[in-house]
Amino acid sequence: MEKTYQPQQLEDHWYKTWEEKGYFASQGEGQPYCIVIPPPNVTGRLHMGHGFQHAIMDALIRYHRMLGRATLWQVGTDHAGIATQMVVERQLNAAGSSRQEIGRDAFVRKVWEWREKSGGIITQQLRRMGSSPDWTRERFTMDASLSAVVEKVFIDLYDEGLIYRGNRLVNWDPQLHTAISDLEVFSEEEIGSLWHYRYPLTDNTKTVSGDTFITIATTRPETMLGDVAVAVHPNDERYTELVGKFVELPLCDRRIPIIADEYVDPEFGSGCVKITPAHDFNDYEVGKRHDLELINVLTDDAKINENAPAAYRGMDRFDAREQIVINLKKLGLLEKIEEHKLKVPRGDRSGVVIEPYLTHQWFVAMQSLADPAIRAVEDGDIEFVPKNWENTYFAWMRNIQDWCISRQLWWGHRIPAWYDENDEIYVAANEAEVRSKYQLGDEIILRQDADVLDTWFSSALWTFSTLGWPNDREYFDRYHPTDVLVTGFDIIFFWVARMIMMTLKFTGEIPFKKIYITGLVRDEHGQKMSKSKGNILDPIDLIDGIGLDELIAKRTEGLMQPQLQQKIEKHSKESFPNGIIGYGTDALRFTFYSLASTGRDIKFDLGRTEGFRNFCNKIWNAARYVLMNNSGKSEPTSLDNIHFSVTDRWIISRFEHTARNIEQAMLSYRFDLASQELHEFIWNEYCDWYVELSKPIIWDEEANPMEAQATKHVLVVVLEKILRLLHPFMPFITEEIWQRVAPLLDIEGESIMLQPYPVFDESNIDSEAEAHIDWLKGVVLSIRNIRGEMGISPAKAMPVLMRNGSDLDKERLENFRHYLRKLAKLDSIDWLEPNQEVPVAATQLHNDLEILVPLADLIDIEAEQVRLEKEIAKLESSLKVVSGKLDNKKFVENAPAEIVSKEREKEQRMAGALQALQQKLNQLASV
RNA sequence: GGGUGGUUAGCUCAGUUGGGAGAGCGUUGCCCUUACAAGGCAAAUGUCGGGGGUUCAAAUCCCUCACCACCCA
Repeated sequence: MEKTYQPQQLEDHWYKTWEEKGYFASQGEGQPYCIVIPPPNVTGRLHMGHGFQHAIMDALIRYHRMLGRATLWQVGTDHAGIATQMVVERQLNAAGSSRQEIGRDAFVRKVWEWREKSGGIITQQLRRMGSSPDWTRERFTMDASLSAVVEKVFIDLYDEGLIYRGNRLVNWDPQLHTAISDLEVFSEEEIGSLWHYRYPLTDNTKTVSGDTFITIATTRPETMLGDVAVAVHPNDERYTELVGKFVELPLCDRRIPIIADEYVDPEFGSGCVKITPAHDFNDYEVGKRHDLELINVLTDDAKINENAPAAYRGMDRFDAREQIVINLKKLGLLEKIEEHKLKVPRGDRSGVVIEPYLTHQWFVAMQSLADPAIRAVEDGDIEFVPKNWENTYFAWMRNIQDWCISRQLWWGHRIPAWYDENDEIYVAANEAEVRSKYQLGDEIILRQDADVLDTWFSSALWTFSTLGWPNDREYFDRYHPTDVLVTGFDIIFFWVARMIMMTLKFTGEIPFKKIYITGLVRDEHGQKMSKSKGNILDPIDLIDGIGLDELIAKRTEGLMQPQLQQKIEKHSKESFPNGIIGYGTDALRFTFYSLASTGRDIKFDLGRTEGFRNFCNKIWNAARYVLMNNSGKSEPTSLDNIHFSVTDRWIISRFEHTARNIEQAMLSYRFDLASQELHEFIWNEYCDWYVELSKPIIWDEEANPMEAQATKHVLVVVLEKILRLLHPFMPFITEEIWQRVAPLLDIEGESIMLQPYPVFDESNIDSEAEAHIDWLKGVVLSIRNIRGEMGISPAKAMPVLMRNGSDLDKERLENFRHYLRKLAKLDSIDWLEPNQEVPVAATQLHNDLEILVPLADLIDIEAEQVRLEKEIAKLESSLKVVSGKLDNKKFVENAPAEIVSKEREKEQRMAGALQALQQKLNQLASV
């Protein structure tokens, strides 16, 4: 074995082996356990969120697989309508062509070609994370079988009246010419203006203060062309008398009413709000309540259309805004312009400002689907982890809006709807079925709807469509409902809720029993990672490493705002002055676990990753030590239990505690606790103590060959169990080492990932051995403390005296003498009888036992005095607290008896110790 | 405005039912001790955001305020 751990050399090798041998596929007759992957976007690249979620899913999968469950991790990608279309469109544009030029069919063929060639980079990256899904069952939302499910669901919902076509406001991307979902809209605060201008009152109406106009304020003056009312709050006394009167809409030659609506915030601006139902979601609702007309004044390109006055027609929305402001000013109606911060909605793909826009779209009526989905969570059939995400779910579900499912794109599931010349709608799988279903003669000319479905529509069917429902039900019957969904809170609405609704509707089953919601992965300062902040970390770079220049190049490539370049360069240099060295997958995964306490975002701390890389190295070297001392086979059968030393029994017992704690942590999805438990046991107990304790025995093999043999064996046995315990979290290093260790124990099996997971075995718990070793550790610690505080070199052997201990102390001293000598580097240990003279010495107490290092030439008396005084002061203050409690009658009367007696014991112990230390101090003073 | 989460060591975070404040990283000192310097040994560091209350006892329960983050409107 290499002297240090080199992850790069073994990760690829083991991953290929696992995949080639088919270990990821579900096998065995155990109880099924299934997770479906949240399908990543086929154009996507791995980000920290994926890394985090995959670390968790893979730990769950490997854990349950080792527990003997028939484990299926269903994998696949989604077709990402807009994103994919844009990728291919850009390629066409670069080649001087366009999608319009080659036409729809050719374009869709191009997309498929792209997908074959370069789609699915992310699936390669997921492999780098060590993920163990069943790649042979990989699915794609555009696969024929999944598309057939999409089609069936659409047709069934339509036939049932749950899908309808409507003219509604949607988020419209004027550049991409399609409706987009809320998820694809990013609203960020930008600095804009708030324009205040006047609408003259008609019919000589005046306000309370005598004005002949009212003032409204808007951030989008151009929408005034579509104003149909002005609203005030019903309780706003300034305007009560104006309700029902009219204003003259400037520039438009239109009288519009003043209405009263609760929606208006009387505190904001003048308390009057212009109402433009065709261009604002809130106004749309107001318009519905008051039965107002919808006047759409924009075209698909967000230019002013023919419904507006001639002066503005054909103008871009922002040019029109300027012109309108100029014209209002000319009319003397502009009151003021204020700087104003507002949230501007932008398309996450195009970057342009999104318009609420009135178009004909397809919708799913959600209410009847939502009710059973709410009940499934209320009744506990589906549980959120952590539980409080239920509230978010309920809040959204109880106020659910119909879902706009059509997109004006070419890439995606084409809507199975046809129109005749009168725009009558017919829905079926294809034209022939339409004709037979609706009994249409050949003379009727049909044309198919040009739109495709929202990608989330197919994603909503993911758990059952990937498992073969409805025709190929073997996997579906076995693995559905799936066990747990691991995903981010940001898609609870867009995906999780919709999966629950659709799956209940079509299969009658819940899609999953648990929903583990992960926090967001943020950078080391708690900032969201984003392209524009330039603080993105690529998990692959943390695994392989990346130079500073390359990192900066990556972070600044294709920036929408090039002026950010310098800033990004600067803070990248600050954060990673030497770039990032590679830490390997196992260390990265372990970092995710350690930070994954439920219910909070994680600030990604590269220091932790480095620490866990070191942890890998620690394990690596412990294994080297074990293997060096077990050149041949370790023969368990030749050993009798009697040769197991106390230390052997101790480490075996401690292992069981660890196994039990891991089990509890996994049950409650506390990966942070699991990782801490593993780290603590492996480093602080196995490596720091057991391996050290093994040395005196192994080095003294000739004196007691059977005992040495037993210890060597236990070293291997416990290491092998550690590897299995650790495997779900650190798959690569555990496999590599296990391959070398397993033969020593005659373990059959080709891979650690198919071995049984260690489960808690109470019969291995040995409290007596644990008490002995606690004593040993305490005594060693005391001596080391003297050594450290007195500045005695660890290389210098020294004598120790003990006195005033119990018979048990005496017995333990005899049993552990050789350990003490080695671990504390002692040349002699002598027991002082009560009548023997006590030399001047540095003192530590272990309960009543006094541990003395004679001063001789070793110890600086003053230093020991200082040390003792410090110790005494500490004791005195804690004793004061304890005595104070016991002097308090109410405490003694009210506190549980066991607490009181515990405090009494504590008081006694402290008082005794204080006295002993005081004595020592006096002795030193008299020297 | 409504809701959720957070505020514990210099940093990143644990702290199960109220009963002696913890880990990792970092810091300091000593040590190249025959698995590991990506290491060993030892040490230092806290008004548990502020205030009030309940209780014999509060990081933990209740009230209130402040600040941070996110979601919804």
